[in-house]
Amino acid sequence: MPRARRTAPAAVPPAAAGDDGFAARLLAWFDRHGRHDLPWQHPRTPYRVWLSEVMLQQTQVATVIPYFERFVRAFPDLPALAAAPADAVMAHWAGLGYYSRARNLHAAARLCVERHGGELPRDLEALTALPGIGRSTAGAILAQAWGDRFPILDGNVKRVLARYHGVEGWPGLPAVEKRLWALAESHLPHARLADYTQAQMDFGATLCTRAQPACVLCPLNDACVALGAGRTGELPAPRPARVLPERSAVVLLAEDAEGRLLLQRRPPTGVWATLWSLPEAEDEAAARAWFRRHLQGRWAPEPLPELPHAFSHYRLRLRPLRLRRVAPRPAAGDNPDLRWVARAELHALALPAPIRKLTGP
DNA sequence: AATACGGGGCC
DNA sequence: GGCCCAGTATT
Repeated sequence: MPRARRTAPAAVPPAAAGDDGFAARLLAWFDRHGRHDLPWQHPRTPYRVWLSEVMLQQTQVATVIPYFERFVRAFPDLPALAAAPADAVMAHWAGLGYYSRARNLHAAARLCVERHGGELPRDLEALTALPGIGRSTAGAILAQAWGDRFPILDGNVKRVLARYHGVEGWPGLPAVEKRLWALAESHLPHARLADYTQAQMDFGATLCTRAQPACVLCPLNDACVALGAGRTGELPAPRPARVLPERSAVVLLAEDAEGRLLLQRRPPTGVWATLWSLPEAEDEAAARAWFRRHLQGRWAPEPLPELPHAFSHYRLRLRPLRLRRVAPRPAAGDNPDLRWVARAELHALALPAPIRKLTGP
């Protein structure tokens, strides 16, 4: 990758009507300072671009990279993913969060085998018709994988455009988002769409950051409305504050005589849907009732330290109770949502992150 | 239009 | 401890 130069970016003449050189400056910046060695760039296949885009939804690059590497090792291409069991897919997503992404990814892979010959369609409508692919992800796939001329509008682009154009209002508001989409379209270059798309994301993630943007080094600093007004700290407008509800739950760490752990599959909707977790109850009384219905042995719960966990939309206090030397009731033995798992097998299962902390690796 | 949906990074 | 992040689906 070329070394950073000390000179100011050369003035770029407008490339087309309505264009102030935004894209050209961003591309020039990208050539020197962008990221060119991300795992999904080598090789940059549609499948790998798609997978990376979905993993990167609401998730930062550094978090995604190890998950991406493991995932493509297990499922190297789209047909392999489509053919995989759902539990295996979920196990490779466990810990990354927003698990509907993984379920949608899997379903979309199977739909591609049905509808599109086992490949991702090169078509905006067909892409957004697949579960888990919205307008921005579809645009990113088309631009990154094929160089097609479509805009994206992720958190980075929203922040950059809100500052550059001085767009007021929280970007989550539909009216503001509509304006930002129009601006994103207006800046679209006519060539190098894959690089341009990557450039916007690298620019937002490394230079035009949320806190402390590096405006001194910015190739757009002479035309940025927010910088000119000294308002980079105020744009984009923050999401309206909200009070997070608090909930608590009792989870059972039930072991049988061999030290195997009892897991329960989560229901198909709600948080951690379809993941394996610990038996959960609202409080200790409900936990005891659950114990008497499903297990036999002594009800002698040992409280373990509480585990606080924060979601985007509420706070959860997990109160673990440990039970030793319990056994299933004979009638409960055929429940497919319950299984006894040796500690050594836990790593292969899709467990929510806080439950993983509780049970160990 | 508002809410559900994870987990981690950063100040 | 609060805010945000390479958003989408559902209601």
